[in-house]
Amino acid sequence: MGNISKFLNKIICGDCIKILKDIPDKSINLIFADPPYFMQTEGQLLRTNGDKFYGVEDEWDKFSSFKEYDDFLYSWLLECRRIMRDDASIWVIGSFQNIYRLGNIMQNIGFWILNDVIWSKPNAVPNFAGTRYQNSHETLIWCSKDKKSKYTFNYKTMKHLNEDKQDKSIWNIPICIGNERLKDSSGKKVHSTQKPEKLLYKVILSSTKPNDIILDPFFGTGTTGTIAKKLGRNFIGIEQNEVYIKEAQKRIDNINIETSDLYNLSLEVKPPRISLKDIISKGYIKNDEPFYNKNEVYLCNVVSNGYVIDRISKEELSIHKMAAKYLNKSNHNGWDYFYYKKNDALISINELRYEYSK
Amino acid sequence: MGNISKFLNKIICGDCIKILKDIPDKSINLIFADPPYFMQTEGQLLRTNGDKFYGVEDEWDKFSSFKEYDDFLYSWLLECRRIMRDDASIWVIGSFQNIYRLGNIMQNIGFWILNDVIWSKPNAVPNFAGTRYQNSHETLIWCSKDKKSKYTFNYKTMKHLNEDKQDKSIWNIPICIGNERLKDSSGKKVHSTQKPEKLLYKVILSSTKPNDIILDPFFGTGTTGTIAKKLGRNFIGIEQNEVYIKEAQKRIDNINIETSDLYNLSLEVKPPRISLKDIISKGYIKNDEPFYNKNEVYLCNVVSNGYVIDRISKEELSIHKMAAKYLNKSNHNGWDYFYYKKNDALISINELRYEYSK
DNA sequence: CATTGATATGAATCCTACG
DNA sequence: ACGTAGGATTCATATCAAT
Repeated sequence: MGNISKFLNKIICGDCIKILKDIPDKSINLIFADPPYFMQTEGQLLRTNGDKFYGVEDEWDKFSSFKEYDDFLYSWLLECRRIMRDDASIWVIGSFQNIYRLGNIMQNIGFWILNDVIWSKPNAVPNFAGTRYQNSHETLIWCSKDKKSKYTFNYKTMKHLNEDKQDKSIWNIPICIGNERLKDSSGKKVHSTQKPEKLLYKVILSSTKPNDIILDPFFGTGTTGTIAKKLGRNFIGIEQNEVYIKEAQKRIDNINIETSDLYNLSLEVKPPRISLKDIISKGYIKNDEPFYNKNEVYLCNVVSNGYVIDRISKEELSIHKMAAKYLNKSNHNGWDYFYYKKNDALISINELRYEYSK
Repeated sequence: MGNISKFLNKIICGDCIKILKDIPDKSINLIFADPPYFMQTEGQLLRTNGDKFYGVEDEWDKFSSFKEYDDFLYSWLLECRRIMRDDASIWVIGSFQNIYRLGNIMQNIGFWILNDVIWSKPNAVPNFAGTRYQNSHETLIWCSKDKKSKYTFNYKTMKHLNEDKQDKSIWNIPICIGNERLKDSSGKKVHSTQKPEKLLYKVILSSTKPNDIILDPFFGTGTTGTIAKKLGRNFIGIEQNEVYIKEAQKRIDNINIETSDLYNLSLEVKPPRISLKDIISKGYIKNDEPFYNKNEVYLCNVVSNGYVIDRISKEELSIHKMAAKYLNKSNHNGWDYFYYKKNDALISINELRYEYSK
C-alpha cells in the first residue's frame, strides 16, 4: 500500500489481481473493465464465401468452466470494490456469453446497478449461417458501490450531447474500424477487441469529473487512457501483454489535448442555493414587489419572510408551491415561473439568484 | 402426470410451480416466461414496470434476499427444463433488476443461450429525477435446452419480415398502449405490464412451428395465448390472479383467426434433398450432358456417378466443389450455379430437384 | 476529381443428414 | 458417437481500383 500518485497516468505491466492489491483503499473515482468474455467457440467459423472468420482466438480468453471464470471475476471485482472511493462507480462490458456471470457476481458482492446500457452496433458481424438473430449489441453494467452510496452522473452534459433529450440506455455506436483501429506493420489488427472511442467518451464524460482517477484493469490498447487524457481525467492502466502496452503508450503520448473539443465542456454548473428571503434582505428585491407570469399577468406579491401572497385569495406559499398552484400541478420550480418588472421590462426572478451569488 | 392434451389451450389457475409439476416430461415446444421480480427498494415482488405481483397470500412478498429470489427462479426453471422437448427452446424477459439472476441461473442449470434480445422501447417512461440514463429497454434471453440440442429458428420468415435483411438482436417495439391495452370498466389498465403483441409475434413466429405447444407460466392477461392462437399454435397458460384469467379468456375467445395474415406464411420450405445421381438414374438428365454457367459458357459435363467433369482439365468433382472452383472460392452451392440446355433454352439445374420430387 | 464497383473484415457460443 | 459429404448462408463500412 502506498500513495496513489505514483500510479497516475501509467500503464502497469502484470497480473491484474496482483497489481490491484497494491492500489490503496478508496482511492479511485471510476473503474472501467472490459474483461475476457469467455467465448465458448469450437472449431472454426467460415464466411459465406468459405474464407475463415478470425474472431477471438487469444489465450487470454480461455477458461475451463463457468466455475473457473466466476472465480476469476470474483477476485478482481472484490479488489475493485475495495479501491473504489465511496462515491465511485464502476462500468463493466460484456456480451451474452459472460454478462450474466458478471451482473450476478456484481450484485452478490454488493454493487448497486444504476443502469444496464446496450451498445447497439449498426455494423456488427452478421450471422453467416442464418441460425439465430444477428448478435448486434454488447451490454454495459454501471454500478455504484452500494445501494445508498453517491455517484457522479453529469445529466445535463449527456442531455446536451443528445440533442437536448434525456440520454437513453441504448447507445448506437459503430464498432471500431478504419483509422481508429490500431494495426501493426503488416496491417493486422493489434487487438482483437479494441473498443470505439465514442463508447469511452460517453462512459467517462457521464460518470466522472475533471481530474478524477479512472482505473482500467484490462487496459488492452488503451482506449480508456486515451479518452481519460482527452477529457482531462487521470488514468491507471493494468495490462499483461507488452505488445498492447507499447501500442497504448504510443497512442496516449500522441494525444494533443488542445484539439479535443470536449475538454472544456462544463454544463454541470448548478444554480446557487439561495433563498428568496436572502435576496430580499440584501435589497435585491423589495418587500411587496409584484410578481408576474411570463405573459405579464400580475399574480402575487413578495412577503418579507420569502413567501409570496396571492393577489386575490391572500394565501401565502413558497414560490414553488404557488407556481404549482397556478399551473394546477403538485410541484413546480418557482424560479423559472415568476417574473418581476424593472423599468417596465419583465425579468425572470431566476436572474436574481445568479446576481446575488456573484 | 398424464397426457398433455387436457392442458391444451387452457388457462390453469394456481401456483406456477405446483402446476408445472403436473405437466408431463418433454411435452412442450416453447416456453415464454415473464416472471415477477424482487425490487429491493420496495421490499416487494414486482413485475417489470412496478406492478405488484399477487402471490399465494404473502408468500411471494417475502423475498428478503437474492437467495430467496434465486431459489424461486431455480424452482420453476428446473420444472420448465423437464417439460421441454429436447428440441424445445425457452424465452424469458426481465429488466436489470432481475435479468442477471435469471441469465446466471439458466446457464447454471444447463440451458444454452442462443441470443439475448433487447426490446428497445421508443416510448419508455423517462427518468424524472435526471439521476441516470433513461431505462429504455428490457432484455429477453433465448435458450435451447442444452449446448448440443436442436431448436427451431424460422430464419427466412424473420428475414422476410425485416425488409429482407437478417433480423437483429435489438427489436424496436413501442410499449403496449391504445386499443391494444386492456382496460377495466372504469378505464384503468387491467395489468400494468401488459406486453405488446408485436413482441410475442416475433418470439412465437421465430421459434415455433404451426401446431406447436407454447407454455407461459406467468400468463397475466394472456398476450402469449392470444398470439399463439392467431398464429395457429397451441398454448398452455398458468396464472394465479383470477381477474387476469378472466380478461385473458375473454381476449382469447374474441380472436378471429381469419384476420391474421401471418397465419399461412410458410417460407421455411427447404429444397428436396436429392442427389444429382438420383436425377440421372431416373433419366431426368442424361450422362455426359453439358453444363453451363448463367452466361451460357460451357464448362463441364455430367458423369453417371453424379459428379461433373471439367471440359478441359478432365477433373471430376461434385457440382458444389466444381462451382466453387470456377468461382475461386472454397465452396458454393452447385444447384444455383449450373445450367443445362433444353431446346436451346438455358435452364437452372435447380429446377430438376423440384421436378424430380413432385 | 467525382463516381462506381469490387474486395476486405469485425468479441461468433454459426449445419445436418446419413452411414 | 463420430466422421464425412452434401449443401445452405452475410451486413455495414472502409479501402482501393477502375472508370
